[in-house]
Amino acid sequence: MEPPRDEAELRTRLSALAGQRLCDIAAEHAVAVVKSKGWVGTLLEKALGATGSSRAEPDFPQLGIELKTIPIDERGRPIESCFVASLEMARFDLRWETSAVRKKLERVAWVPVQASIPLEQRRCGAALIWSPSDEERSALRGDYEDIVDLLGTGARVTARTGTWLQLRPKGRDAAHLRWALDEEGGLARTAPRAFYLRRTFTAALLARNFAAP
DNA sequence: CGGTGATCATTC
DNA sequence: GAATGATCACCG
Repeated sequence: MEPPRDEAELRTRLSALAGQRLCDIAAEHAVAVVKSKGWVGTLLEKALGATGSSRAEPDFPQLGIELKTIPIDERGRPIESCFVASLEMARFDLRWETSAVRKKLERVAWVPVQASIPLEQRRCGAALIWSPSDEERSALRGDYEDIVDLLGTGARVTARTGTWLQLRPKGRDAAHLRWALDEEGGLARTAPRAFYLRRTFTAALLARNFAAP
């Protein structure tokens, strides 16, 4: 599948997926149905023509749009938080303006997908192509800067920091250490971590845009 | 092998 | 139950 040429084409493709069962989407694209982490996201990337998944840039680079699936329960509420971007600890410059978090959240195609039922029965929901409001932008920026500032002091940052954005482990395992800059600009070994959106954020997002009757 | 796709398991 | 901290498969 070629990447969509513009946002309208992406919307058309998203509409076509809405209501479809994952197993039918998989069959159309010759993808085996396997229960494994990341399978849903990778399937929808393929079905929508997103660029290969292992790059630190939006899934649709020409459109500047990031694709995010949201696993939802029977009441339509997210059951998990949402990975946004890895923390680039090997950089001196962790300003919000140039951050991957900001770039990825500037425009997102959110696709709710059923999650609390057997994999074969799960259906894809109606997508929402979204950009943060001014309030959301400044709140996300605040969280990001709080976290980065704490890191700059050399403090231990847990997932408790941040209203909507949080920092959590992300990697092969806790023993998988990488080089990073410490608070004095020296090199230090650290486990990789990443920014996630809390469920409260995506829950409010879905509630606002898919108001329950 | 590292980053992205996430979900799993333990703790609170 | 919900959140935190940990982990897994896939892709290039």
